[in-house]
Amino acid sequence: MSGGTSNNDANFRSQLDQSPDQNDFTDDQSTFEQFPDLLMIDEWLDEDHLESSMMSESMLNPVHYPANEVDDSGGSSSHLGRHTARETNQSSGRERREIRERVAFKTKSEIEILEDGFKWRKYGKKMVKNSPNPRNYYRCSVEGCPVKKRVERDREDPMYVITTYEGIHNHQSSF
DNA sequence: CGGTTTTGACCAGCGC
DNA sequence: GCGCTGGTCAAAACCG
Repeated sequence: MSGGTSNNDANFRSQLDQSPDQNDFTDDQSTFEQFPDLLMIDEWLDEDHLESSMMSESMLNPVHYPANEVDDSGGSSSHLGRHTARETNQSSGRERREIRERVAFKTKSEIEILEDGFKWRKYGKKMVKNSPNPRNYYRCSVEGCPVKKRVERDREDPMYVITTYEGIHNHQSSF
């Protein structure tokens, strides 16, 4: 798929525009009621705000969680891997604070490739134990962009797609 | 022809 | 100490 910015983005945006009243969904939690098709799971970051993320402004209100407070009930590990932590993780170090932002979205869509204005390159696919559906790993095609994307279908709702963005783009979108 | 997808193998942290 | 799960890399195949 070398298309990148083609028809998928239109689909994605159409969902946003489908909101009956887009008057002021910027400050109350009733956002979920206005976005039946787009639900936000959670988001947590280490420092400051993100703002420079992709569609934060037109999205919903993000929920902040301290990176260290996140715990997963159910047996899933809640760490960010070793490759990123190896550098700051010293034997005598106590807290490994990684400047990594993670945003998870739950979107109702038949397709998993939701265009957000960036070009992604798939670099892996893995089957998760708790889900019959595979998990896809994407990476921003732009060099120097540490942003990674993780896409998987909902375990019990195949019509929902969970997209998890990780990192902040260092460049402008394709638009 | 370039860039991307695909699939398997490998690696590393965590749990037991 | 071993096994498991999750995440990444790499080589080949594929498409525009």
